[in-house]
Amino acid sequence: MHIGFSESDYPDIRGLELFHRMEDEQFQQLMRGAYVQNFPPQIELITEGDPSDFLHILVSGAVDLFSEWNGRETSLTTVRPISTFILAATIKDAPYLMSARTLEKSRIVLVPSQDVRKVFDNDGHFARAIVGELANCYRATVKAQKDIKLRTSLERLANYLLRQQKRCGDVPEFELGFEKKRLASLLGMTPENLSRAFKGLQPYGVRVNGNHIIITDRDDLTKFAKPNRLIDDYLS
Amino acid sequence: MHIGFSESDYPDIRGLELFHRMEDEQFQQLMRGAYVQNFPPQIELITEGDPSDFLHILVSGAVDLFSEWNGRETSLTTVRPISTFILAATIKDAPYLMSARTLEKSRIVLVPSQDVRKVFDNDGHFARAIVGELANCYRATVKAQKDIKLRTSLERLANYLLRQQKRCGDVPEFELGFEKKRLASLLGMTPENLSRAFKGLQPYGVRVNGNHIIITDRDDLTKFAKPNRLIDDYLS
DNA sequence: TTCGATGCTTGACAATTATCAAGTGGTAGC
DNA sequence: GCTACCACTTGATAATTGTCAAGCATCGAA
Repeated sequence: MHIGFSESDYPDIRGLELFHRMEDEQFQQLMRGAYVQNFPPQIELITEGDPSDFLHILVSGAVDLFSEWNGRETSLTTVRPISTFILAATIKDAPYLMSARTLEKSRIVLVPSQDVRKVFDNDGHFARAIVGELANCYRATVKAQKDIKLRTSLERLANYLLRQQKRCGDVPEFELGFEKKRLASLLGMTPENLSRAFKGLQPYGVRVNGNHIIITDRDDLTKFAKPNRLIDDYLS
Repeated sequence: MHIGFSESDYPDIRGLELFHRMEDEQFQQLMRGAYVQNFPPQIELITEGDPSDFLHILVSGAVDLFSEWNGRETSLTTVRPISTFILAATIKDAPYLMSARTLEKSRIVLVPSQDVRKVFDNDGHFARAIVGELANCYRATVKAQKDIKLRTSLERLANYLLRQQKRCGDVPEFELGFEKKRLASLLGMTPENLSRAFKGLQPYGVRVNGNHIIITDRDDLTKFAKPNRLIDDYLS
C-alpha cells in the first residue's frame, strides 16, 4: 500500500492556496518528511480521538469525515481533491474530532504534523494561508449548523438539490453526488426518511431515478427551498 | 452610548491569547483605531449578512450569536468575556454569518477590520495567534454539530447540565447559565420541549427550581448522558 | 447460473418534537 | 394597589422523524 513520494504530485500540492505562497525552502522541508499512500475504498484512515500525527492531503479520490457516539454514526462532510483535512487538529496538536474513511480509491499525501507545526512557526506566509483555510472550514461548519438547526429534513434536501444542481452547471438533469445512504447521513436523517423526502419533493418538480435527478420546475423548488447565501453559498 | 477608549482596558485585551505575543507597535496600531462602547441589554450589535467592518472584543457582559431563516431563529453560541467574536468574517472580509445581540449590559471594543487585516499581514505572531483562535472556534462548532446530529434533545440537555455543573466547580447545586428560552434555542429545541425534557431527567436525579439546578445522583445522570470528551470537553 | 450481500424502498408503527392554546407566577410600571 | 407583560409550564394535538420488518433490484463471487 505504501508508495514512495512521487514528485509528480508536487505541482498540484504546491498549487493549493495553503502552500502557494510559502517559501520554497519551507515547502521542501514539509515534503521531505511526507509520503504518499494509495488507499482502496472503505478504508478507515483516521479514528476520532487519536492524536493527530499527520496532516492529510487528498490528491485524488474522496474521503468521508464522520463521527460516532453511543452506537450512532453521522457523516459531517466530504473531502474532495485537492484539499487538506484535519488541519485544525494538526495545528493544535489535539486529538481528531472526526474519523475519516475513503469513499473511493484515494491518493493521499501524509505530512507529519510535527513538521507542519514547525514550518508554521517559521513561515509567516504559511501561517497566514492556514488562517484562510481554517476560516473557510469554520464558516462552512457554521453554515452546516444553521442548515440543520433552522430547516426540516425536507427543506435540507431541497436546498441540497439546488446546491448540487448549481455545482453541476445549472442543468435540469444531474447526478446525485453520493450514495443515498450517505446523503441521508450528511443531511442528518435516516435513509428511509430520505426516500420519503424525495417523494415529498415530487410536487415541486423533483424526479428521481437512482442517482439521476431531474428538476422540472426549478422556480417552484426554489420557492419551497428558500436558499440563502449565508447558508448555501460556497463562497462568502 | 459612545465612549472614548479607556486605557484601563488595555491590559485585559493585551492579555488575550490573540494579542499576547504580538509586537507592541502593532498592538498600538490596532488600538489606535479602536474604540469602546457600552451597550444596554438586548441590543442587536450585528446583523448577519452585513459586511464585517469591525472585530468585536467583549470586555464585559455577554453576547448571543444567533441566526434567522424563513421566520425561524436559533442561537448558535454565547460569547463571554474576555474574547473576540466574528474573527473569521473579519479576516476573510466576508459578510457575517451570524447576528449578535447583547444579553446583558456589555462593554465592547471595536477594532476596524481593515486594521486587523493589515496587522495580520505584517505580524507573524498575530497571524499565528489567529490560527489558534480560529482552530478553537472551528473545533467548537464541530463539537456542536456532533452534539446536535448524534443526540436527542433529552441527551443534549443532560450533557449540557453536566458541562455546566463542571463549569460551576463540580458542585451538586448550581445555576443554569441562561434564560431557559435561550437554552432551548441553543440546544435546538422549543421552550415547551425543554420544559418537558427537564421532567424527563427527573428519574436521573435532576431537580429544577427556576434557574437553580440540583443534581442528586450525578453517576446516574452520567450513565444516561454518556458525555464524551470529543463532544463535551472545552479543551482538546 | 445461484447465492448472498447490500442499497433502496415501502408499510406499519412508535418515538420525538413542534404547535397551539390556556393558565400560572413574577415583575416592572402606573 | 392594579395592570400589562413576559417567561415558563401544561395539556391536547399534530407534524416530523425514526424504527422495524419485509420486499425488490443490483452486483459480485462461487
